[in-house]
Amino acid sequence: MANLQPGKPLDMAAIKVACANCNLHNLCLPLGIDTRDIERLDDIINRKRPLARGEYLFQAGAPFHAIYAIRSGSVKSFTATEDGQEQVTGFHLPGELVGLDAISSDTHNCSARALETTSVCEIPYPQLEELSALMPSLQRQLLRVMSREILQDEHMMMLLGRKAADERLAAMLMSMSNRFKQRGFSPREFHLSMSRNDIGNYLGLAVETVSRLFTRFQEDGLLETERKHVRILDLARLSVLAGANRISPDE
Amino acid sequence: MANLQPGKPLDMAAIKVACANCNLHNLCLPLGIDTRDIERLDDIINRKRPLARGEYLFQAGAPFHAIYAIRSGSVKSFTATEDGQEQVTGFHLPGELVGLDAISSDTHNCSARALETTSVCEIPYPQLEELSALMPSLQRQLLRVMSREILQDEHMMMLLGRKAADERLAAMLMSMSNRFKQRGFSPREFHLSMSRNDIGNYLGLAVETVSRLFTRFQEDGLLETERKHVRILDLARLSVLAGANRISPDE
DNA sequence: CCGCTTTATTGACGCAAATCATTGTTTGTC
DNA sequence: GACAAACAATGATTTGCGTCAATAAAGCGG
Repeated sequence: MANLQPGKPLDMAAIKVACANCNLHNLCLPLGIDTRDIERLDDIINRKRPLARGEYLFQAGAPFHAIYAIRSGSVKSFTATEDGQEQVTGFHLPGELVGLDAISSDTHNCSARALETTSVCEIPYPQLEELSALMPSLQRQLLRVMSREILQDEHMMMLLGRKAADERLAAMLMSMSNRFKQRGFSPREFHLSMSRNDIGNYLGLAVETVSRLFTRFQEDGLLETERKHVRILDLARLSVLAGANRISPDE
Repeated sequence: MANLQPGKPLDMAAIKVACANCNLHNLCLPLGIDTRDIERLDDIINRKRPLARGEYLFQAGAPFHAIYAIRSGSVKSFTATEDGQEQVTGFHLPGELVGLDAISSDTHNCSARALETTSVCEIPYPQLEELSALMPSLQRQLLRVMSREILQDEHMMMLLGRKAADERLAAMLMSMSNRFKQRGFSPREFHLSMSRNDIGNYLGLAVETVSRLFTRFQEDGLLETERKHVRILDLARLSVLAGANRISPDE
């Protein structure tokens, strides 16, 4: 974000974009960093103009120079398979970081596109690395965020490897629900910014299967959908389905 | 590894276990770190007695206090699903780090077991974090290794989400082949230390499917197997299958 | 060396989900 | 406001892979 000058407390634009004033800062990189140090982090962050739906945050193959934190809106990241099809690797909500997989290769391996009007904070990586060496709390948080990403990916591997279609969709919906809740929104009613196609792609399912599952969930009284708007009626049951064992089909 | 005392150059045990003398050090954490600093890294590393096949390196739920580098042998890591079944999340060869997913939660989320007689280097995490703050090159490499892990997991997600059974096994074999090659072994002939069960579990396939695929690959002249010993006959074709497009089934 | 357990291979069968096909609905553009 | 393009829903059909079952081979402890 733009530099926050302590001498200009009335500059709304500057205030709004400072990490210290961002209501996401305990979900994001500044977590666990004290106020003085957050300002130093602020200083290296660039605020970009909002992206329109469909715009690229970065594209696969581009040289890597920054990671991005979502401030508002949402983003999908995806790689291309060898045969040119895309594979969605994640959906990112405000407070989440995108581009961490590019650190090792100095090149973006996946692309990221805005799913709706989205604003992001650009964090130049060389400077982040440098600052991390000076601020143990930042280094610590950066490593934690990356570790969490690994954990989530492992969770996803389990989902794709072992779970049935309905369990996958339920898990995805529960994940969204929990993340919206974390961000102060309703866990029972929200807007899915991605298409059914993206959902299917992400979950390793055909679009048709996703569509059918939404209608089945609705028939079963689990939820109601109106296009991309979802209202969960039975959060408990959905949660069970998401982490369900398939032990007793005898009832 | 045990502290290497400069005054005792004839202490073979001490020499052998020092990072500086380890032939894996350009695959492992010391990559890109100069000789002087490697010694400081050495100082915090503990060398453990070799683990027998089946022994746990750590178990899920245990408090996290160290990450591990494989020195020799191999390890599988796995989580338990809600219904108590296990899901293999990775196989680890010498030079690779295990336990990175525990950093964010202070608790091991997955277990790691030796697939054969295995020796590892234990790297206490608090000290590693501390040292990283002092050594930019170490911090840099640690972040790179974690980023690479994220990248690999994304690759795995694509495998599980989009690829057919034969492509998955081919990709897994190619991965092993490449990793053996990196370590100075033959890329065409190697020993798979894990069971068919583990392979199937890892790839999201039934054991029977893995078995059938091995026989099919053999019939197709791609490879020869004798139990766990694999000899790849047509590396090129296997590689194509691993990253294959499914465009032209018309031949 | 012999039974016992674990692991691997192979076959028959069924089902969950992919694919194909059609229609309806929404969104964006000129 | 009309048209095209993208998206969503639903039915019909096919198929890849999981499940079940049986046998064989290998590893292991006494």
